[in-house]
Amino acid sequence: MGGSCLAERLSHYVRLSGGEQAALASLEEQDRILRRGAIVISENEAPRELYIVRSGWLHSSVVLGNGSRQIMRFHFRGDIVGLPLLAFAESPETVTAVTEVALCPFVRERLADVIAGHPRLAALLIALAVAGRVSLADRLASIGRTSARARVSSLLCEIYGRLKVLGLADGGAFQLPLTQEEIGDATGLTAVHVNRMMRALVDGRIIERQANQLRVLDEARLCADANFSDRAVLETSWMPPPR
Amino acid sequence: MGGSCLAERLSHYVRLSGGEQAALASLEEQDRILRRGAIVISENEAPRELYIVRSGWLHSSVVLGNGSRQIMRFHFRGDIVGLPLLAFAESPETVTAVTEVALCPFVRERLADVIAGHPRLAALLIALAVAGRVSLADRLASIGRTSARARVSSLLCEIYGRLKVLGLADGGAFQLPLTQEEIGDATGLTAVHVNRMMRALVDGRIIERQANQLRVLDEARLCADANFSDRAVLETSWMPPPR
DNA sequence: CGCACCTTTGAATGAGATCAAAGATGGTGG
DNA sequence: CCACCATCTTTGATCTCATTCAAAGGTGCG
Repeated sequence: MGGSCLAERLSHYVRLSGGEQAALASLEEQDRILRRGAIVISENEAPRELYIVRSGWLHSSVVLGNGSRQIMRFHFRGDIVGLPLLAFAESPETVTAVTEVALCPFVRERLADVIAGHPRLAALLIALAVAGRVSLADRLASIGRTSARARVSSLLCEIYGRLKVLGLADGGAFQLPLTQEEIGDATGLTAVHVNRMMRALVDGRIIERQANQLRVLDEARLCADANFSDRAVLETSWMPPPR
Repeated sequence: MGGSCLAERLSHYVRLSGGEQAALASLEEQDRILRRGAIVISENEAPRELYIVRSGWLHSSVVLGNGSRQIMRFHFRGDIVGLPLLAFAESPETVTAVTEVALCPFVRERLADVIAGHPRLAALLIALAVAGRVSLADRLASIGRTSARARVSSLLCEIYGRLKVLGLADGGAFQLPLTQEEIGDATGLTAVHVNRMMRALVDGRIIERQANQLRVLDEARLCADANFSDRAVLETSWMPPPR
């Protein structure tokens, strides 16, 4: 745990060299704790830093002219937050702490050093960015072309799958620190309708709830309803050799 | 034009070195023509190559279990198609030629060489991948949280903006080789409702149509309705020096 | 010329939004 | 430790935007 969260994440895909581990560790020299609700990056402002998530939940969202909000993605341990800073001067999205979080801030130039010194890490970053794009595409298909129930199922599947990989979902149960309003903003639904869909899932014996604890009873059905595809495995065979 | 389309694209953001230009040119040594409707990459199959678009329109889409289709993105000259191949063995999406297209195929390992030899190009690829993610996020917000009319406006804005940069939109007019069904699949609407929304835009004197030609009469209003943000400029100041 | 595909329009239907109000929950300060 | 207040969840009733179903024009290609 003293090690780098990002290295931990990437170790799922490749065996990192010593030099690579050192380079990644240099991104997590600092540490910052923020409380629930804190805004990490504001839409349309120029952030100074990117962050690696050490613990807690965050989300990135956009607020539209009509006042409604779309949550793009939730971020967990090992995720990089603020990637748009690598392509745009001003952040297109707001990043908010959903729970208390621990973040490791670093500046872009530090990432440039890593890329220049370690081509395989550059390739891994490209793969991560591409995977993020694919994940958003899955969400897009869900919101664009499926029923309210399937959208909620899909979100739960995605979160459950990601938490499982992180070892944060024990026997189908995990903490879901989201309000129904937040789930609605992520799925393009109203909080009221999210409530009805969650109830339907509970009544259908597909999930169980108590407080913020959620338990998946019938994973197969949940995933099938949601049209869910697992994308946990990253392809690394094409990447340049480690340095 | 004999040069690399990708280099042409990247030249909008940075001044490429000779070595970088040569590396990029190596990705476009071959050339392939496909006719309208041809499938370039199939969902759930393992493609052998990525492609750089030289001319024509394509789209990437997903077909869901209920038979409906979601179009994720349209691809124009200079776009890289098949990027998911860098993260996944099997393609999560189908890529289809919307018009006759000319594509330059290349294998992933060739890209690995480019990354290893040219860190700034690696950084640019990361930025492009991130920009693609942001663009999908914009679409997601549009579909998740805005009216049918705003969704259509948003798509037209995005296409118009991208074609303008490519010099393919002359005085507000451009070819739009899409059926209303395709526009519906991109915006999460039915073809019938797309028709009504397009009609409303025409009646409102915001656009004009004849055959496949579309002319934007009131760009300001179109963009405002759509909540559109232009993201043409890429941030490059942080990137490692060219090699 | 004829067929396939696309566009256009109308009418009926329905999924999800909106409005409203009653419980539940939890954090805070007295 | 409890009371209070803010926030969140739950449920019902009604409304609306987009879908669905149906059918009549267009258009272009073989």
